[in-house]
Amino acid sequence: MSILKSPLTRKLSAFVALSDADLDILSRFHRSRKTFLPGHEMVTEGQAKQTAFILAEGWACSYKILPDGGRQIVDIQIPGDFLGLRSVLFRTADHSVEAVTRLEASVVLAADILDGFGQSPRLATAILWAASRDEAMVVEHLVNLGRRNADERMGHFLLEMGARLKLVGLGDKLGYDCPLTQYHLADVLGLTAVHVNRVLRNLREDGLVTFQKGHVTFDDFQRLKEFSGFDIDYLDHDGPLLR
Amino acid sequence: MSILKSPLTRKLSAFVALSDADLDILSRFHRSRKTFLPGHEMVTEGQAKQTAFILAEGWACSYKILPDGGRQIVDIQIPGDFLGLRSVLFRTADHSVEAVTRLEASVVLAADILDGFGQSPRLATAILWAASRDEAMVVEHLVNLGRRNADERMGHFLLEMGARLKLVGLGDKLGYDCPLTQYHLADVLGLTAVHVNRVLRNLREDGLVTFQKGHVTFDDFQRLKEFSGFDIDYLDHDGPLLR
DNA sequence: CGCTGTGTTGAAGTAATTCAATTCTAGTGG
DNA sequence: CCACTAGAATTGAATTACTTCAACACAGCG
Repeated sequence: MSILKSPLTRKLSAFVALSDADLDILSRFHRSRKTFLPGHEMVTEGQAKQTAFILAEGWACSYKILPDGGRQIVDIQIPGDFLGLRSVLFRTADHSVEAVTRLEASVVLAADILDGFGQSPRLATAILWAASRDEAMVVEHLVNLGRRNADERMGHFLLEMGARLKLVGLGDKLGYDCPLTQYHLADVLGLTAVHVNRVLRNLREDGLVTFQKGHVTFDDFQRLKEFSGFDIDYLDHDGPLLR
Repeated sequence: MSILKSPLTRKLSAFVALSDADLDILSRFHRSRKTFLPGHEMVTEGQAKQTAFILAEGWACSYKILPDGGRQIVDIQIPGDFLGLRSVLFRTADHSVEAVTRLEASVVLAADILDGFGQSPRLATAILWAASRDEAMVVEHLVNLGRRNADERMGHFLLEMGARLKLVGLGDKLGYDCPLTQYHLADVLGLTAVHVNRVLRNLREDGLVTFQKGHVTFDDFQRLKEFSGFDIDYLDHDGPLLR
């Protein structure tokens, strides 16, 4: 795939107009392409000298493990997303990342990113924007956990993934393929897998959304949005007026 | 206060060695100093053309309001913290910010930040690092909401604020002054104010921590840390090897 | 075939909320 | 100085949301 067409380029270009020189620097980020198998731990919390990745194909998840062995998934990554960006800015990773499906990702070196900043402040701004957009999603996730009940949380999460996948052409208003298990959903939403099952049944029986056999189907998109208090704005931010 | 001594400079300098030129650019961020009264809304969700601030004195909180009127506080800000940084990178603010106490803050213009990036990539890196550090705190907060019970959540939050305040010289191992009401705590921890009250009583009666009359006292610091699963590492990140 | 990971359901237990009432406290005006 | 007020803290009782434990169903795969 040409650098012009990569999901990351598309995402960053939505924010700032990147020059040919910027694109050239960006292309150097993609050192080598690697394949990972489902369940493989790509970044490990607490370990130093981690690499970052740009996800080209497949799904991954970032998570933290608690002292009692519990797990909280912080974010799901889909094609075009950065992966482990904070783990190169910090000396040791503050979270782990694991492949959900078989996936392909470009390796990004910390040095390349930092050098890139020196050569193109415009690119630095674009990456700060991308990082901020990711943070906006984490913030919405936090609100989800703090102030919504299990049914609303699930509805909100399924809608958010739908909106993100649609942006990279992997889903539409009707639904999308989703490789997450009910255990993944439990760790995302701060619930037990048993309760996730019941929640999915509730939503299905209420005619809102159906998640079965790896596919999410929006049975009543509009009503689900109202029910979950979903507002796409936080995903939709344009950047400032940088040409 | 000289720019050399400002809380923000201190924070950024911990990450990269800033040159005199960098410090000069940074000093231009502090356009004017403003005072706000408790409860004043400094940044409003959904509104365009917001300014960012650097908090010099007092406490603030960032939050989102839900359709049902509920509120989730995403982060508490103390002196030295950026405030509303994402609201200038995006065209409209994705969250609101309100003064908790009477506070003083320097106004920061979006244009100054973006121009600063062009003039000093090193400064851009430092600010990206600071933003990442804030995100690491939001992530820990998310884990707190998703996978800890009310008592552990409270313990963890009180310890985190203690650690942050100690970094800027506003508290020690014994405790700190805390202007938050039980309603604030409820909105931070995703609980009701009634339950917050019971939780504080539990922790007090267990001899772990006492929060009364605006002061937090750690009765048994070590045991509280173990009880809450608190690990300071995520606040303690050194940056990469940028000289 | 038997294994393992995933999904499903019921019943009992626990954590947190809701609603309602009461106390405490600091600030305000008479 | 006291009475009055509004915000904040406290407590009890009833209810709801979610978890836990245990059992079983189902599919893919060696």
